[in-house]
Amino acid sequence: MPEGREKKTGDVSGRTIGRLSLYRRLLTDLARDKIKNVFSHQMAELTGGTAAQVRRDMMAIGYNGSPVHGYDVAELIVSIDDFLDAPQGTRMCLVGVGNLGRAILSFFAGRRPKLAVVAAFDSNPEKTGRVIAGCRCYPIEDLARVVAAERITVGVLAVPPEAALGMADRLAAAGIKGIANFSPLPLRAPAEVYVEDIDITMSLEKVAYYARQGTVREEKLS
Amino acid sequence: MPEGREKKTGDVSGRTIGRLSLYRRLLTDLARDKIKNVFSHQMAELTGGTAAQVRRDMMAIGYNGSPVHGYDVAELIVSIDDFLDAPQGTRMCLVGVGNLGRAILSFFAGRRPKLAVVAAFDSNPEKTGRVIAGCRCYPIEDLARVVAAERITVGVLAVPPEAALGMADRLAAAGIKGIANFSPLPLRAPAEVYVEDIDITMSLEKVAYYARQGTVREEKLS
DNA sequence: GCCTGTGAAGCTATTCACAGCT
DNA sequence: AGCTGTGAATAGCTTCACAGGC
Repeated sequence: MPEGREKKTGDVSGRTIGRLSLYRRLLTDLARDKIKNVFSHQMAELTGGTAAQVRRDMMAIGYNGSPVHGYDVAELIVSIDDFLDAPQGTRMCLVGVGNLGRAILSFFAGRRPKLAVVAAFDSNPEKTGRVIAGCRCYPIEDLARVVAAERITVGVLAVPPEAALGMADRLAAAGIKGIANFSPLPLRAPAEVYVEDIDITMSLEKVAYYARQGTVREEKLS
Repeated sequence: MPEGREKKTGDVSGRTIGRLSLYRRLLTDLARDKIKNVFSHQMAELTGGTAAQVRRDMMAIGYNGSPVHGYDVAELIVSIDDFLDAPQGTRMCLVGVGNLGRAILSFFAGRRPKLAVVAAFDSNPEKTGRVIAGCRCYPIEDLARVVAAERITVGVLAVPPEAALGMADRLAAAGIKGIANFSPLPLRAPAEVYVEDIDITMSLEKVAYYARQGTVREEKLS
């Protein structure tokens, strides 16, 4: 291993990545309330985990707290930013401007500068050409061109199920590196594309199931 | 244990419940295509799992296939229905009729009779009184009354983060048994209420993270 | 041969529990 | 006394691998 520091990412579990995202939002709230330090058991309380788990997650990103003051809120936010965010930010596109797509757009509009939806695509000509929640909407035909021009690396797939597979292929072909798939069937994508399936129907059926059995306890984080 | 057959539910993992929901949709598609039988390896292929896992999940619901013909599609659908669905169906309500809420409403409108959104609630008087995607919209004040009158057991929470905790409490107080929480912070609810957190922000940040590391492989099912 | 059902093994994630620090 | 960091133990989930059946 001749030159350069090997970045020690990739050996961190997906669960931990998810929790880091959660911790960061929590810490941002704490910082807004002018809270300077926080203990693992407090973070656990607020995020619904255990203190030991919080400490393990801190280990994963190599952040060290102090036994006296716990974790420094501002420092920890920076550490998580460094770990999670691409330095230049991540540029995403939305495919499928339906209700769900619009919900995602308006949710992210201007929120987190490092994670921006910079283009949307739809097959319906009534939607293309317009600007929705601050995001230009293009026809599907322009996908490859815009993805390349805008240096987009992540696609958010919110199209009807029957269109999902085809669109995933187009995204992969356009050089996208990750897909968030909201359609209710798992995608089979080329190995170099990371796919996260967010299956809302499944989640609701799960809730319905457990709501019926009185006795079962909370299951964390979708 | 004096009388009655003890229903052997509750000992099945949440992961399995989720996959069963997925299998059922897959099987419904197969049935529509007049396919009568299916092997575990085929189901695995189509759902992105392994054959061994499919067989384990069949064990969990006590369904037995035949070594010769594999699983009978129609029978298996019935078995999964029996296992997952409440006999009288599950009546849900939506709290928060924004973009996301409407997306969920239109997605479920008339789709699955055993899982119906029968009421919606919003604090905005412009939305209340109307019928959206076939679903009557009430003011928040009517929540407890309507939940009781309509025998609603599941709440779908799609309100802005700052309102989420309060609404969760109202749902719990109204006697709801399960909550699907779409707000970007985990809920702390009374132990008898099952909570499933569906954290879209977290999912997108996860995709962004893995999209940056080229090399990491797919992680199944949110 | 090719399937299912399943005990046993293997993995991964979480929790325990304690040394070390202040 | 009360915290962090972490090896060791535990729990939970998935895969292996093979017996049994046609």
